[in-house]
Amino acid sequence: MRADARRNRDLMVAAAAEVVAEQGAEASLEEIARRAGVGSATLHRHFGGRVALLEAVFESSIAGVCARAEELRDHPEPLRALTIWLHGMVDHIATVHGLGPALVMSAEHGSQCHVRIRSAGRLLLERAQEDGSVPADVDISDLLTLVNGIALASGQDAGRAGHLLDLVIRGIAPAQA
Amino acid sequence: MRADARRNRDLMVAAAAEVVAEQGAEASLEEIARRAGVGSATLHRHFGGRVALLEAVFESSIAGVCARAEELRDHPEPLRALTIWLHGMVDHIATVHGLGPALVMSAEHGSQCHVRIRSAGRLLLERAQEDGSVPADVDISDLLTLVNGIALASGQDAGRAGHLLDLVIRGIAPAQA
DNA sequence: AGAATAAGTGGGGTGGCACCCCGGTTAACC
DNA sequence: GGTTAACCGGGGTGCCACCCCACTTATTCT
Repeated sequence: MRADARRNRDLMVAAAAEVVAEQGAEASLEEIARRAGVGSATLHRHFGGRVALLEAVFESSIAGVCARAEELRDHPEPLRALTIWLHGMVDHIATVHGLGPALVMSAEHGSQCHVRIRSAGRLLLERAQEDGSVPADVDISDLLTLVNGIALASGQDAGRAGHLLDLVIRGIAPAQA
Repeated sequence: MRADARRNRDLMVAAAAEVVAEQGAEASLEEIARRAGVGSATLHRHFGGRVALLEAVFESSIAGVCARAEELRDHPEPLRALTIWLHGMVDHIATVHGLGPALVMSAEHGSQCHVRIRSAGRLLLERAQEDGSVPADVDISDLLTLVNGIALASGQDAGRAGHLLDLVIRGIAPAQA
């Protein structure tokens, strides 16, 4: 990759992060290109579509979520670890403007970052299931779909999203309070 | 209302129902006007925006959901009545193309039809709470938000949506299976 | 250093969209 | 049949995603 192309890519991702934080995931691509100081053709050539751009923007966010799952892997109480992680997800999605819709698009688009989050979560869920805290008929796609749904449907209200997640967890772990 | 205006209104709602069934709630308003055989200005003058048009399209759908709640009001097992109704909702939203997003828009827009569904559901929820089947800290907004989230996140897959709703209900009624 | 070349760029075009103005039309009422 | 107020839709505005192609520039080779 040529040096100028690399530089432009970084400019565009930075501008996109800024604009998406202000206006959400539906922000105008032209506005992003404008703010990055490049032609809109350049943006389209680099990313091909909105989804790829959003993935680049939220790359580090997603890496963070996966890292957090890794840290929780050896927690002594698997159900608690899963709960903490899911709360972290919901909170993060509700807080970071544009992330929720971006994850949905990326899931619909069958993209990489969704796979990464799935594997991260599956680890925690399976440990909680081996331990008997969570019934075997729950799978990680169910959980993430519910998390997506909750975060999307709660708008930017992280408190409400957390409350809804508590309701769902009560159901997933009927043996516990 | 003048007769020609009334006739055009009906044409537009019928065309909208058709196009939305094919293309979903984001269908082009121009395409709807085109298929109704009216100018796009006429459509905008009548409905002012997408939300009002969608509400007109799904009017009977929503009336049906409310009527169903009314029928279930005197069911001998309040929790069962609530469960049946929620399953009906999720199923209906998953089956009728465009209805899910339309309800979300309408909720964001603070519109009438959301209020009607809320009141219908509240009746069933409150009866289940008086009866002790559902904890008092659940409210009808929580439930409908979850139903929305589930239906949205499951796409058109009614089976999946039903499964997710079962998970949620298990949590809402921890005393029962 | 300078030439050759492959990679990268963005002005400007296309087609589509929501939304609106206003001159012409028509239903409704006398 | 005439008056009037309601209604209509062609065509305009400004925005958007996405793309073509003549031009520029980083890189590489000698």
